[in-house]
Amino acid sequence: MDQLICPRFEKAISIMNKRWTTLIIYQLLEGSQRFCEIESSIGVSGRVLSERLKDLEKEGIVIRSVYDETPVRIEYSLTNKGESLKPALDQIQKWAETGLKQVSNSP
Amino acid sequence: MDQLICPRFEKAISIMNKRWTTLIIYQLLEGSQRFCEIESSIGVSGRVLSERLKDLEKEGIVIRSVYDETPVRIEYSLTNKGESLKPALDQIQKWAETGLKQVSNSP
DNA sequence: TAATTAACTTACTTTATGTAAGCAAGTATA
DNA sequence: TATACTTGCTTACATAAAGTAAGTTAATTA
Repeated sequence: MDQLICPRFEKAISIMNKRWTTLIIYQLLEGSQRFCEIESSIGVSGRVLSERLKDLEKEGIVIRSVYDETPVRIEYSLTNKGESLKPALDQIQKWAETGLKQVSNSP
Repeated sequence: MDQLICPRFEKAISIMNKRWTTLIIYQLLEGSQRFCEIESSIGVSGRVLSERLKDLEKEGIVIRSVYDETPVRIEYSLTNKGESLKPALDQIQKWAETGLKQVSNSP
């Protein structure tokens, strides 16, 4: 009697629901960033950030670009698929600014 | 050099990002449900469901209603604050149906 | 009377995350 | 030239969160 929920929604949630994922994408919506920039801006540990970026690359949401300068520069940015999450994150932001404030415990 | 991210967004994410929370809310958007209904529809363990429902009550997102019948019936439903998350979840659903399919690794 | 259900809780195991140190390659500083 | 520092990681270990399974209470059905 399991799995009555929409499997695509579940898949979307399984991606977004991993700790830090949404904040990483939110940061990258501002433009491409380097590893240490993401790390310090959202406060995620390097260990987990490294893991998440790999996951997001596999999902086709993030791309890792290596610029062959000296020293080498590595930047992470969103693919189209990644950018297409913007409306969803915008709505969460909207809720953060309005709905979140509500105190009403009325049904 | 931490915390450059919008604190309200972070708060919203800290609620939604906990495992199962979004799926619980998604289920309750369909109407009020009993403990075991939520449990079996999304596949969360009772231990964690119990924990999450308490958290969501504290956040003013969910209400627990006790109907004094025999046997007693307990139902969980969304408050206005909880319902106000619908647009955000709708956008995630939209992404699940369109953006998620994209395979393009183009920037 | 025995078995079953709802709504949990408790004890224990497994998985995820955090912390801190280490590493390679290059840069800047004394 | 030696020392320290930076970036982008990885590794090893500690702690927190989630899963699993059994137990509890009160009432119900077979």
